[in-house]
Order: sequence, then structure tokens, then C-alpha cells
Amino acid sequence: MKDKFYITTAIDYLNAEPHIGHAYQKIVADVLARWNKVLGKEVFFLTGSDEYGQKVAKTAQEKGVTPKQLVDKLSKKFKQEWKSLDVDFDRFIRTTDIDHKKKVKEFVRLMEKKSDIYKGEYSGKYCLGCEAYITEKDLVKGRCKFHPNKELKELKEKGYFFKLSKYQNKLLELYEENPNYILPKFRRKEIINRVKEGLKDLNITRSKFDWGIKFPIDEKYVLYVWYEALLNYITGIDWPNEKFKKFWPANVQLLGIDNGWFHCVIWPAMLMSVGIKPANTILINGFLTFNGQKISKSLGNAISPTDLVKKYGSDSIRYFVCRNFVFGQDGDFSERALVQRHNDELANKLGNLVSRVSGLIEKNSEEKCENKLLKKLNEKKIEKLFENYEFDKVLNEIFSFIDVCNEYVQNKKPWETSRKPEVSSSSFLEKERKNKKVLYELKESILKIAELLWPFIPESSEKIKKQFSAKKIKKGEILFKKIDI
RNA sequence: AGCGAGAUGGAGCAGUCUGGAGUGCUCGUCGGGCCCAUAACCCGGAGGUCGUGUGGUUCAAAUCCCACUCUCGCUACCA
Repeated sequence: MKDKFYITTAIDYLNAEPHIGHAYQKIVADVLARWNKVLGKEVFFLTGSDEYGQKVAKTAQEKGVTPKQLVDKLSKKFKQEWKSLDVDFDRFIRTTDIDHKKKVKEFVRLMEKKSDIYKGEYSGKYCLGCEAYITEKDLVKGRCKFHPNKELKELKEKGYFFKLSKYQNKLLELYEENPNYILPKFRRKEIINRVKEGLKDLNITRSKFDWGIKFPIDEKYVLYVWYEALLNYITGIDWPNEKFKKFWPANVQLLGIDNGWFHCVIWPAMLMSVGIKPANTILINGFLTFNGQKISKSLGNAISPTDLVKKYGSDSIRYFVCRNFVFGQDGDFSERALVQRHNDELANKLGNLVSRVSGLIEKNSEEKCENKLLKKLNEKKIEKLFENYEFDKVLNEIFSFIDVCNEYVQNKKPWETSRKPEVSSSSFLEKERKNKKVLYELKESILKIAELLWPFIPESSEKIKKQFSAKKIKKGEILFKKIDI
């Protein structure tokens, strides 16, 4: 039986337009999904949108539409964005999907049976401006930082709680026994330290608005969005049925650090409560700035990924975000840097290699032989780097080999026998044969490069594969046109 | 305030876990080669006391320990 690989991304909250930060994560997930396909695994890739909650309701109200109208429009948009970047997911789950809602309710009942839900009271500082409870970090001089003119009210509210505190030690054991449960390592440390500071029970119901999934035990309430949204990772593969049994636990759950607490603490605790194993790895990506600025609605610099695709092409964007950033750390999506990498690496190195070799083969043809050139490629190293999510180094390794190939052309000078003399001497024939062998080595190497690059730049890789596996190899169109700065 | 990350030639980064000549990559810059190719490709050079301490450990520190400075991230019931 084939090995399976199940990968999920954070599902995006639909109160704003998609931007490159969202896209980065989806691209990385797609790269991992494709790489595992290359390895021969059966892959399931889940992404989607998080659609309930107060903020969506509020945004909809401001825009004069119903929450449903808002999320229908936005979820469609997010989905299209990912398609334009060749993100090839298997399901796009929406938390308003009927099967999700149904299964969430089943999950709540199961948790209740395990006696992990109780009725209690939540108290906190409520800001009338935000229409929400305010946390410590948003307090400035005892006032809400967004609404410093409004009073904060100490409010108490009845609700249903999940016994999160009960799982503190079990969670710490989980982290301890599985050093790769949270990656990168510095994020793991962060979470462990915070869990050690102590866990409070979690209020999983809301009563001040109704845009949510009804709490099945007491329908006066709707479920807290996070509680319900996290469950998408199992409802999306038809928990508790066949597909779930096949794909769970997820191999990789990818998310941004803003969601880290929920995914690394609350989510595994929820699963422990009902007796489901947590995922193998929670993988946390860094945040991107755009041309040196924070991406935010108020700055108005949230350029849509599709617009970037129109400007630079999907492959170049995918290549850039994987090559330019150390995975896990924050990075700057600088258009200047993107253009530079596109021109220097994709066009001048890869594109030019493909161009010169295909042209040479068209003129000189090739002859099969032992491939000494390809032996210089360290595939084991690449696999290892992939396992560690070091995408920048994977690409570095592949491009070093591209350099080796360009150097090989340079040193072997296979163009020297392109023009035949009137009378072919035996030394010429011998040389010609040597050159044909050189070209064969190069052809095979380029095919290998295309295979390795496919997870990153699927469109161009497929073009290269097609071009170089044809019976008569011809010099094709330019693969990456240079972009003027 | 707590926890965490970072400071490396002109720019941007690896390298630090596991100490071994400042090693490497991309860009820029200077010089040479090649003419198959997208004015692309290849080779060589210049340029850094690795944030500060004239701190500690060591035969040896960018790397380990200590102190300090600056920058950034996270700190759950809006998401």
C-alpha cells in the first residue's frame, strides 16, 4: 500500500481580502504536497475558509450585506487566488459547509459525554467600541487602545466551558515526547513556556451575536469560532469514517504564528478529549512584509496575489517565496528582489541552460551513454533538506547543479562540431560523437532538474519535461522572459 | 513586564545547535575568457577586527558562557 501524506493549511478568516501573506502559506503547502507526490505518496491537501464569528458579522453589516453574502463572495475570491498560483488542493472546506456543521455538533456531544464541557461564567473587560472583550495586550492605560474615549465595562456572562486546564500536563508530555510536534524549534519553546505558565478553561460559546454554529446542548448559544473552525481538519476528511481513518493524523498542519496558540494548545487538547491522536507536526511559517511594509488593511497595501501573478507569473512568485526566505522566519516580499531572482536565476541560469542545450541538440542530436554529469547531483541531500522544510536550501542545491551544467557546456564546447567540414576526418567524427554524448548527459540532467523543480515551478517544469522528452528535441520558446526593473 | 528571535564585506542572507585559518550564496564592483545560448555562460580579484565589552572558558570562539546596546515577534476567550 502507498504511504499517505495529509497536509492542511490555516483556513483564512473572511473579513478581509486575500494578500501575499496568505498566499505564501498556501504555496508552501502546495510545494510539500507536490513533493510528496513525487515521492510516490497518496496525498490529500486541505485548505479553506473560516466564515463564522463576530467580526464577519460586523464587516457584513458595515458593507450592508448579509454575512452569508459576504462569505460567499470572499470564499470564491480566496479560492480563485490559490488557483491562479497553481495551488492544487483536494478540498476547499468552508466552515459554513453542511457536513462541517453537522460533524461539529457531533464532536461537541462526544466531548460532553467525556465530561469535558461544563456551564460556567466568564468575566472580562468589555469594550463597547469593539463590541468585544479586550485582552491585556490591547489595554493602554487601562483603556482599549482602539477606543480610548470609551469606558471599559467589567462584564459577566454565562457560557459553556471546555476543561482545557485539565490537559496541561498531557500537552507538555505531548511536546516532550514528540520534539517535532511543533516546528520550528524556537516556536516550540515559546509554546512550552507559555503552557507551563498555566492554562485556563476555554469559553466555547457566545451569546452576543448569532452568526455561528448553534451550540447543540443549549441553542441559545453559538459556538466560539475557533473551537468550531479547528475541527475543519477532521470534518474536511469525513471524520469518523473511511477517509478520516486513512488520512488522519495529518502529517503536516501549516499555519502562521498568529494561530499558533490555538493549533498547538487548544486543538490537540480537543482531540485528546475525545481520544483522537494529534497531528504529527504543527509547522509554523513566518510572516511577510510587502516591500518593507507591514501588510494591513489600513495601509491599503494588500495587493492581491492574482495581480502579482499577472505581473510576474505564478512560477516566479512561487520560486521567489521558497528561495528567498528561510522557512519559519519572517521575510520581506520585495518586488525588486523578486525581479532580481527571476532574471538572474530563472532566466539567466535555468532558462538559458534549457535554451542553449535544446538548441545544440537540435543541431547536433545526441547519443546515449553513461551519465557522469548527473552523478554530481546530490539527491539524498535534497530529500534531507525537504524533510527539514529548508526550501531555500533545496533550491540552492538544485541551482548549484544548474551551475554545474552550465559550466559543463562551457568546458566541453559541444558547439564546436555543429558545422561539418566538407570532408569529415576521423578525428572530427570522433569529436562529434563525444559531443553528442555530452548533449545526452545534459538532456538527462535537465529532465531531472525539471522533476525536482516541479513542486516549486510546476508550469515551467512541465514545459521542460515535454520539450526534452520529445523524439526530436527543438529549441522552444523562451521559458522566462526577463523583467525590466 | 514575561517569553522568544535577530545584529556577519556596499546591500540581502547562510554558517552558530555539534568550536578548528572569516568559510559560503545572491546582488553590486573590477579584470579576464567564451561565442552554443535569453547582452546570456565560465574563470579570477578587491572589499568584513562576524552588534558592544578590550569580559570569561579553551591550544583554538562568528560559533560555548556572562553582561550590555539596538531591532523584531508572541503574550488565549475579535480572529
